[in-house]
Parts: sequence; C-alpha cells; structure tokens
Amino acid sequence: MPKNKKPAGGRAAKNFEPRYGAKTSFQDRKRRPGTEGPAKPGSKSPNHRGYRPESEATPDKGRWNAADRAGRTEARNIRTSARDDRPARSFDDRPARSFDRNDRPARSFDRDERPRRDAGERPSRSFDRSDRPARSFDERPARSFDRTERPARSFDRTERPARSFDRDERPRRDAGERPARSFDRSDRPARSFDERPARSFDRNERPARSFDRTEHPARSFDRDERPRRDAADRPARSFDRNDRPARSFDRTERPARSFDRDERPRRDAGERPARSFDRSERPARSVEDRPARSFDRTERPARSFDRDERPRRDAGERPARSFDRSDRPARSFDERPRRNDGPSRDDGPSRSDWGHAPGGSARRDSGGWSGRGENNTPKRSAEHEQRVDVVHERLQAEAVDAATVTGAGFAELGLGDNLVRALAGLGAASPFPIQAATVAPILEGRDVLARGRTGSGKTIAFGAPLVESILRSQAGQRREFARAPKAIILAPTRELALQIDRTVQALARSVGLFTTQVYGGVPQARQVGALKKGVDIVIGTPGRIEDLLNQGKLDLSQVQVAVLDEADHMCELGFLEPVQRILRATKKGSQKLLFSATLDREVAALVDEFLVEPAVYEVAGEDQDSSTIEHRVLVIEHRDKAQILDSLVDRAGKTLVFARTRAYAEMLAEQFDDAGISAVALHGDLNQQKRTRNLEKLTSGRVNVLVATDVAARGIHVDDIDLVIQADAPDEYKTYLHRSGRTGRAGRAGTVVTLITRQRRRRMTELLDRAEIEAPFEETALGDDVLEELSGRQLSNVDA
DNA sequence: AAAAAAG
Repeated sequence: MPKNKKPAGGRAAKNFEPRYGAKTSFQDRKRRPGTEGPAKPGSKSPNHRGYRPESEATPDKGRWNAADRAGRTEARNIRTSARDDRPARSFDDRPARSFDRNDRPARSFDRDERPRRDAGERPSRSFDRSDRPARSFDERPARSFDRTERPARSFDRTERPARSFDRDERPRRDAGERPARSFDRSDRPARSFDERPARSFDRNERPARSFDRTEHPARSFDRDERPRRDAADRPARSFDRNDRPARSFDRTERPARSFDRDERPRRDAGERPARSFDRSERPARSVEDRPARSFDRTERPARSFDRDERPRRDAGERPARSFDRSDRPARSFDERPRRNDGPSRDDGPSRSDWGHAPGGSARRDSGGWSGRGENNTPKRSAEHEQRVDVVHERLQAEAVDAATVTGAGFAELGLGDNLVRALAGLGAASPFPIQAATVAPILEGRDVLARGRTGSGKTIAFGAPLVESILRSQAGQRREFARAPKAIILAPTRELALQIDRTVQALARSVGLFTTQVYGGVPQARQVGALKKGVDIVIGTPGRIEDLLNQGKLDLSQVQVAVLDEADHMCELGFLEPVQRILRATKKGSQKLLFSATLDREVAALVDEFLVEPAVYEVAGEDQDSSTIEHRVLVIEHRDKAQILDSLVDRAGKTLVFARTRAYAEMLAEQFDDAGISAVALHGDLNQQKRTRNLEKLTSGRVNVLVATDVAARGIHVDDIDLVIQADAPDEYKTYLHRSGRTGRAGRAGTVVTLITRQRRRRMTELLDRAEIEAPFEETALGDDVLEELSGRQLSNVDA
C-alpha cells in the first residue's frame, strides 16, 4: 500500500523526471490542468458517479483545450526534438513491447507516418497489448467508481489468478466487464496521445495510479497482488512462451518428437534462425535428400513444372528449404552448362515450346508439357528431373534477329498512322527487335510469350498492337458510356502499372481510346468513377483489380486482350492465384500476352490454362557482349559497408541502390542523407503518395540517389540511372538481371556494383553463372581507388 | 524478404 500510494508515486515521479521530466510534469498538468493531485480524487466522488458532476463544475473540455493544447504542442516538440531518445526508451522500458516491434520494424522507420498514426490510426493500437495497460491506468479512475459499487469484482480477481496470466483472456474482461471503455476511447485520443510515450513505456509510472487508488481501499488489496503479477509474471511470461508450450516437457517425454519433421520448422524458426542464412550447409543436405524426390518427379514430370505444387511438397517435407531459393537454383546450376552445350537454344529459334512459332507450324506435342518430357525421356532419373528444371529457367523461342527487322517500320507491321505518329512522339520512330517480333502476331490475335531483356522496349511491344487491336475491334462502333473495358494489363507493382499507363495511354489517346489505372494504395472512388464512364483499357495491379472485380465495379467480361507484364513474376507464389482469378474473369478465349525479361517455364501454370498455341519470341544475340551494362562485384568487409556505400553514392549521376528489406532501404536513405547526400527511399512501407513522389524525385533529378527494395527491381524506367548498387546481393539470378536492368536502358551505358562479403563469394559466383554474366570480383577496402573510380571521382582526386 | 486490397 504505502509503496504504491504516495511514497512510491513520489519516487516514481522523481525517477521519471531525470528522463522525461518535461513530459511527466506536463502529464500531470494534463490530467487535471486546474487541479492538483488531491483535486483529482475529490472530483471523482462516488456519489455522483464520477466524472459528470465534476466535469460540469470544471468543464473538462475547456480545461483540456486550453491548457492541454499548449501541453500537447510542447509534447510534440519534445518528442520531435528527442527522436533519438525513442529507441532508447522503448528498449529500456518495455522489453515486452520490443517483441511487438520486431513485427513492425518498418513502421518505426517511416518518419512521416508516425505522427499520423498516432493521431489518426490509433485505433489499431488499441489491439496492442502493450498499450492497454496504459489506457487502463488512464481510465481506472472511472472504473474505480464502478468497482466501489461492485466489490464482488475484487473477489473475482482473487479467484481468477489464472486470468491475469492468460493474456488471451484479458481482452475478454475488457470487452465483457467494461464495455464502457470502448466509449471512453473517444476521449482517450487526446490524453493518450500526449501522455502515451511516458506512460506506456515506463512501468515506473504506475505509481501514479497509486494516487487514484488511495481513495479506493478495496483496490489496494488487489494491488498487492497485481503489482507482483505484473512485475514478476509478465516479463517472465513473454519469455515463457518459448518455454511454456509445455513442449519442453513434452520433449523430455517424447524424444520421438524431435524426429517429427512437422515440428522441426518451429525449432528452426525459434532456435536456430542462423541456419536459414547458412546456405553453405544446406546445399549439402539438399543434395542428399533430393535424389529420392527426384525419382518421384521422374514419374511426374508435370509436377516439376508446376510451382504451385512444389511449395506444398516443400511445406510438408522440408519447410525450411521451400523458402530458400538459393537451394533451387543450385540444382539447375548443375545443369546450366549443359544447357549451353546442348542444342536447346540453338535449335530453339525455329521451334516453340508451346507450339507454334509464327513462321513455322510446329504442332504442339500432345499433352502439353509432356512434350518437354519426351525430349528428355532417355535421360531419365534425377538427371531428367534436373533437366526439366533447366528448361524451366529458359524458354525456347523463336529468336528475332535484330538485323532482320531493321528497315521495317511500325506502319509496315500493321499499325495505323495515328498510332505510328504517337509512337514517334514517344521516341519510338522505328521498332526495336522485340517490337518488330510481336506486333504482327498480336494483331493476328495470337497468344504471345515474349522475352526481351530489360530496357528492350517491351511495353510498346505489347502496348501498340494492343491499342491497334482494340481500335480495330471497335471500328465503326460508337464509344458507349459505361462500356466495359476491352483490354487489361497487369503489372506486379503500382509504379510499374503507372509507368505502363503513361505509355499506353499516350498510344490509346492518339486513336481515341481511354485507359484507366486500377491499383491499390489510393482511394478507389476515382478509379471506379472512370470505370463508370467507360474505359477501353484497364492497367493495374492484381489486388485492386480483383477487389473491384469482387465488388462488381469492374466488369472484365468484355476483355478480349489480357497482358501480363513481368509475367514470370506474376506467376510467383503470392501473385499467381489472383492473376488466375482475374484471367478467368475475362472473356472466354481472350488473347493472352505474357512478357518478361526473364520469361521462363515458371509461367507454365498460366500457359497451360489460358494460352492456346502461343507464339514464343526472344531477341537473338542478347548476351552480355551485346549489353551496355558493366558488372562489378566488390568483396568487402562487413564493417566497411556503410562507408563504402557512402563513398559510392557520393557522385554526380543518378544512382539506384537496392536493399533487401524495407527497413534497410529506409535506413540507408537516412544514412546517405546524414552524410550530406540527399536520398529518398522507395519501398512498400511508404504510402503510395510518398512512393510516387520519391520515385518522381529521382526521375526529375531533384535527388540523385534512390534506395529501394525489389519493388523497384522490375520494369521501372528512369532514363539516366548510370549506377546500380546492390547493397544486398540478390538471392535469385532473375532478381540480379532485373535490378541491373534499371541501368543501361535502351542502349545507354551503365554500371552495376554488387557488394558482398567474403563468405558470399561462392553463392555470388553461382548466381552470376546462372545469369550468364561475368563480373570481376574485387577485394575492396575503404579508400580504395576502385571506389573513386566507380563513383566517377577518380580523375579529380587522383590528379589533384 | 518483398510485393499485391482496406471503406
């Protein structure tokens, strides 16, 4: 009692002040701006059911608005100026919370969003257990009156010690016994906003409650129990969860379990996370385990193509691996050389895996993918199975030779005058090879798969014939109000959807067609409004498109052409199913166009269901020699990484830096800013407005450095990025190709620098081999000339 | 790990 009440309260307050003195005092003011501690209790006389009478006597609102606003501003300033303190507090004061934060690291990095969340989005917080205690303190005074009336409660608590331990039950109490709270929340925002930082973080604050409790003897008995529980049990609990499971006991009793593969995943996740990163070990295992599986695949060649099924298997048999892509490539890696040795690519040009090349009349082998299997039938066994993977990586296609198409203009390919003029306006006077290859077959209405390396002009390759095709289908018809779209273009990211729209819209407008974007992260009203008026071409991302589809606001039944940009990516785990549902909603027999720089067998899932005798194209001679991108790998010490990045980024041209996580991307952007190099970030934790703005900042040249996650890896075109830095090496060769493809576009020169540590050399070597890229590995330390060279500063510095 | 929907 004494501890908790005044003495403790006083102590706590003092303890507080050294740290957050300003806030604390300000807090006190806030609680009862006009009244001191004693006044507070007095105001809550049980006779009048607490607040009402008192609030009338001393209007809460008036007080809050006047004194409180000042306090709030003060608090904000304090907070803002003391940003650096936040992390420290959080770690010191609420260990439990820190676990929560692990789940939301990204949030904390978004500076601009913090204030908004606090003010506007708080409701979500209410679900945060760590916050509840704080609220409960705020509100207890109110409750206390109830309790005075309901002594029974205290008994309940005594009787239900278990509850307090059971976090799952707490919410129930709140919900069941004190519904009033939920209404109190409307008041909370103000209080909690200002006070939260201090209270929520510090358990030392509780003493403050003690003041309230002084008035409620009944409580005091409870408190003796509470504090102990809270203090002693809670922290323990959070940690107990690992132990609690009673698993530990179970394990002791059931050694067999340890052999149960289904349980392993948990262990892996909890006990040895390091493993997942230790790839040097896995390959060995996988090699041992696979043979057996591979035999299965021999019997089921179809499966091996179907990625949908793989994950399932993996999930069941080897969960950890299934997420480790570095394992998969490894398999194919063995086969890689063979692919080059073999005739597959050489004799590919005249053939198409999926049937018909435009010139030839290759018929589709019976049974779809089995055709592939038949070719390799003699090989059999594991080798066969691996070969299948190899084929998966590359897709046989008709190679379009750049030389053969030069001379043919867009008009000759079948595009109308307006369109040709619009293309010229976009800087496409004459077709690039991929464009020359695809325009005609698309106009014919064929399903097309096309691979053209990054920056080779794929957007126009599908955009122009798409527009022409829709135009022809509408020839002579009036554009009806509220007409349903005739074509849809799907992209994996909003930025890419926007970018595609910029090109396609220009083309469509030139012939009187309309486009609209349908992507998430922005209010849907405008999109819906456009759809209501009627558009011809919808360009967007799967999530929102499916959303509007389900809402009945988007009718795809008239879609006669569907395009998948970055098609292989759209066939990956999270994308495939929505994409399938969307495609199924299009008009039966609609034409499908799949484009990507890394188009491979991964698209099989879609091809089998949606494409009919597709033509497959690639551009001949797309090897590193014909590329304008220089690749470098710097082998560095991890401790030098930050400074080396600073050094690389400190340059004149536009630089795109790739990081693996949103948090690291954000961190790097800040780091560069702090180093005096203005930089912005682009990743999925930013709101769409900011994403768009930050990308635009790079495009317009207002900043020269953009730090992005792989959200910017594919498709994004910024004219003159001449250096791509991979602060984190990619895990997939495809990712490497796409990231590096952000530079060296349309024949311009560019450099790609990948930073790795020594341990990663081998993996990087394998990845580059898969990407068929040769790059020198250079041991690099701080201050080395190579850094100056890469940043373009070598001349000035060396000469000077 | 990232991306893709959220009134």
